[in-house]
Amino acid sequence: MAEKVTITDVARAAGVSRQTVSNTLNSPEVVREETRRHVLEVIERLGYRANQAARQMRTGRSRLIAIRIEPDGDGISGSVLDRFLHGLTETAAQEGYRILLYTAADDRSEIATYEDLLGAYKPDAFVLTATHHDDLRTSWLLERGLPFVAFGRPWSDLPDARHPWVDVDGAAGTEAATRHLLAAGHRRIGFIGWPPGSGVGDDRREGWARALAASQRGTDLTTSQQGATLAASQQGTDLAAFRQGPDAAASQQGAALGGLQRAVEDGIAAGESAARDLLAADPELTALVCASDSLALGALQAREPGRPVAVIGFDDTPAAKAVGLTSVNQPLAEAAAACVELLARALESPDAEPPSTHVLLPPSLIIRQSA
Amino acid sequence: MAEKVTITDVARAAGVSRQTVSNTLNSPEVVREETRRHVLEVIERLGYRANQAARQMRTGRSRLIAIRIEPDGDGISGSVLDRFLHGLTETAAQEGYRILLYTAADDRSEIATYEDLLGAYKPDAFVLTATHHDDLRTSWLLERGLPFVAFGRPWSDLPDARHPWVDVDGAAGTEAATRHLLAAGHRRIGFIGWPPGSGVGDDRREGWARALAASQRGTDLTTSQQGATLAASQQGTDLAAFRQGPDAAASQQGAALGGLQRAVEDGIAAGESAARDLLAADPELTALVCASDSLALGALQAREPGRPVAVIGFDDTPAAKAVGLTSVNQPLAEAAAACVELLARALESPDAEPPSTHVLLPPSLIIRQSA
DNA sequence: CCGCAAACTTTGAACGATCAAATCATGCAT
DNA sequence: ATGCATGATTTGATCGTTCAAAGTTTGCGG
Repeated sequence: MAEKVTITDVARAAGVSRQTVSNTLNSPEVVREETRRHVLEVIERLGYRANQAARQMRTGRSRLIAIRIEPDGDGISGSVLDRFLHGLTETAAQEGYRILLYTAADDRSEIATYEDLLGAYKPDAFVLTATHHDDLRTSWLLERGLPFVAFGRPWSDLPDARHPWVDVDGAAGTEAATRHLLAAGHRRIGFIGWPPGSGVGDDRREGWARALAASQRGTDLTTSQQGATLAASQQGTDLAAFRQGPDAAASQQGAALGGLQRAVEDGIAAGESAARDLLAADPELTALVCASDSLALGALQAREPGRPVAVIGFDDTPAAKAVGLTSVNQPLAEAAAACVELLARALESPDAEPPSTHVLLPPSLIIRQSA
Repeated sequence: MAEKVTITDVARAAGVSRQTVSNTLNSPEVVREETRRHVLEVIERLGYRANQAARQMRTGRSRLIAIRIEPDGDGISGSVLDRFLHGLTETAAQEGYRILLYTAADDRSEIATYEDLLGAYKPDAFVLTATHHDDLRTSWLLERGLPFVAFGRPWSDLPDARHPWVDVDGAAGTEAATRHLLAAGHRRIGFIGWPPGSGVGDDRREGWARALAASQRGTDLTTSQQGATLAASQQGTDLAAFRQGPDAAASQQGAALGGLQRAVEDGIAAGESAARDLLAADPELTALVCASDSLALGALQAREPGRPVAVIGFDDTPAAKAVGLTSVNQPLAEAAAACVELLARALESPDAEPPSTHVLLPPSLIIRQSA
């Protein structure tokens, strides 16, 4: 029935000892070429697979990566996690890791789950999503020296947030979106985002403000495009770079254009009323950049027959595809691959800190009918 | 750092033996009340958690349930799996199981993955999704006597498909949708579905045909509503019941109404052209029931200004919510819970076949603006 | 042809839990 | 008091793998 082949079976069949079989798999260089080939052949023939539980017991490593799956709130952006998860599972498998799921309602219960998991399944690492200011989870994991990668920058101002992370450059996305609208001739472009304080939201707003500020300064539109294709970055210093540089000025100019933006909770209804509000307040407004597809879908519905308004969303969700909404697409498969790579590297050599543990990926603008 | 508390530590601290600690957790009834309480207290104090790897080695059970996560094809209906997965993770955790993910491109490679997983992590059970005719996976698993549950009926005609499954009554969903339209006064109601041969698609078409046939026979609309609230069913005989009963007749009448339906591959564009086609062919058509939200979203776009057409989709995806599409909602959390329950039951007593291993859940109609 | 290093292989021990069987108490009838 | 069933707890053995150390073969200069 459940044919179980142990390392001893292979050893016997191959006429060698257990350890030699183990070595052919784990340290091929110490086994003579001829023996190695023979053992591999027997392994293949018997269909042997190393029992992970026994291996874990001896080595302490489970080859398991744990990640939380969220209760889909809005639902629209749920597919983002979905795609990320798929990429993660696939890349992890290639590196010999499997993905273990868990749920948690909030940071506190997530930490409780960490304790559970570490006691029982002992995952080698965690992947954190939806990081936010003052994230309890990162500090808890850091304190204990547990390996993890965050998908999302540490938005905390504290420079102690020295952990590996992978993120998508949201500002570059909204900046590209805004440039696209500017290039199409739009001059008054509004922004619908979330209340200040959420790192992701502020980041996306900044891209819009930056593009507008640049256009008002008469900056050449093509050269500073480089910001959108910025890829990997070094150490923790880049965090500072994010908060200064041209962005500071851009933010101020953006603030001057405060009448052009609204901050609301995420959701279609909220997006619709915010859009209506903006359109009524500024008759010359012809385009809207939104911090999410939910907001953008709302904005689409706020349009009135006589007045065409270009709308761009964020996340390139299936809903965007469905209604022809132009949207900023996150390279989720690449982000997942980067997460796995960072983890795998950290797990191979737990001693030496890898040189670059931060990856910032450029999003791309998917142009459809809405803009 | 990584504080590891073993059963021996607990035993020493509590002044009892390893086995007594083990018994306290696994067979509380053989331990004296007083001892039990004391041991539990020490366990709590030390934060002891049984090492799953060690336990698995002795018992052969991993308390892991494996499920495949799919490459989101269309993307629209991806959220269905997402919600199911969330429910599964949550319910499984309550029963002491964790969810392990894997990917596979097709049945064949999925079976290869089974072999990998069974060799290494030895999951206690599998959950199959997207079952189809002549599913290689179910026969492979059945042959080996491996525990699994399918989310989706075995659509194969072969009666050997005697395994536990959980499904949502798609026909009841489209029937309810059609009845809703009939009740709203619609008389000529079309259907856009997938090419015959896919179990799910045929099932959904049948519900529509059934409702139309019933209305033409003048059947009382309220009494036979019971079909939509049918819940659990017994043994394997219900499969036969599905294929006979009033459905056979309904299918024939539906075929007579062939002009009212179109069969296309899933997708928004396909849905749009199919809808255009139907609307042009039958000027009296005022409503459309679709086999998926993708098709329905296409149908929505096919509407022309002067001619209102009610549209109902299937799956209640975020996209449907976004555009106000009335849609049939699958109780995914319940389905996931049912899967876990069936598995848990089967795993507790591997010997005796449980009485009822089939669960058919009724969907519900979420009414929005589109119909 | 010996000796000795290098290359390769084998032999116990251990990881942490549970199973099975042995040991130790306890109560009760003889 | 003795024997004996019953209940509570303890003691070895074991799952399959890898680590560490010991053992064996091979090759080659002296």
